[in-house]
Amino acid sequence: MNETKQLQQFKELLKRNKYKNTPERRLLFETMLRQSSPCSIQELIDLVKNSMNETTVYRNLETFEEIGAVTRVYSGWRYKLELSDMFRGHHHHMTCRNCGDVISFDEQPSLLAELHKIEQKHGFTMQSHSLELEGLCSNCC
Amino acid sequence: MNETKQLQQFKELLKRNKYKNTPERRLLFETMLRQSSPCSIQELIDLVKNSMNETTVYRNLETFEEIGAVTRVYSGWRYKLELSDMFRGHHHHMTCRNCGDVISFDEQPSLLAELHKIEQKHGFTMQSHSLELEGLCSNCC
DNA sequence: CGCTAATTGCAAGAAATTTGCAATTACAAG
DNA sequence: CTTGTAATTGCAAATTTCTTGCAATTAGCG
Repeated sequence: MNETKQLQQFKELLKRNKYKNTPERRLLFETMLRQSSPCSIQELIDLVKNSMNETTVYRNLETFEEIGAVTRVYSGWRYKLELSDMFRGHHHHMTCRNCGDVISFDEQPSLLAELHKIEQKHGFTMQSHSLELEGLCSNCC
Repeated sequence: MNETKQLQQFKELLKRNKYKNTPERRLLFETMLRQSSPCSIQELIDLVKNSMNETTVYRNLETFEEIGAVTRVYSGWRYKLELSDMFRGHHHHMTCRNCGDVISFDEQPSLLAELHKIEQKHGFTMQSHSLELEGLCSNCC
């Protein structure tokens, strides 16, 4: 199945960064893989609270960020977390202000072209970018 | 001077929303007006700590957000705050991963056009958007 | 000028995040 | 397959961030 492939990739990423492949890390990763939209830290803590300590969640999320396995997504109050492009493909988000739904959409090549223009104009080397839209989804408007 | 005009606008915004024009609110606003890049709450608390209580900063920032005077900016760990488009014009940010500098740049019409395409494609009504770039600035790359 | 509701400061409380440390575990070397 | 060792975990406590209650003060309307 597909999940196994990503888990495999994750294990290699850990190894490459000299981090251990613990059950807690696998579970946290697999839990994140199952989410269809970004989660807050508290949501993640709740999702795995029977299998690991809160402190461990914090520490592992930090590690995951360090090795590039997870990305912060900013919508609403506190930031949320999701697996990085490496596991989910590059995409952006639209958050509906009415129902709170987060919809993902793919990168448009023409949008990327615009970003490169900006990059050149300012002598900036872009390593990543994030685009967040807010408004009303097709159900709510 | 220019600052006075924005302060005037701010006072009217308060009145329109039935909030009082207190010295604390004016000072917090003027302090934010002086910043060239978004500030964390802690930075703002430090900047005004001789003139007002921490709690007051929290409460007023919440009010400012409610009336649309400030916007959250997401870069780095916790979110940061800056005056909204109303006072600073619409713009985006590039954060340097090396020196931490935040550079602002204006909206490109062609970029906006791209966003409208996405909006139509997904039947979404966009009310606001934010674009954040990360990478290395011209000094650091 | 005086009234009233909004705002402030302070103290206390709750929530989120970090740290120290002893016990456990992954995994590499033999 | 054992063994050694450093990384990881859980727990308790500390710290930091944010919120709430309440009495005292103040802005702004009449």
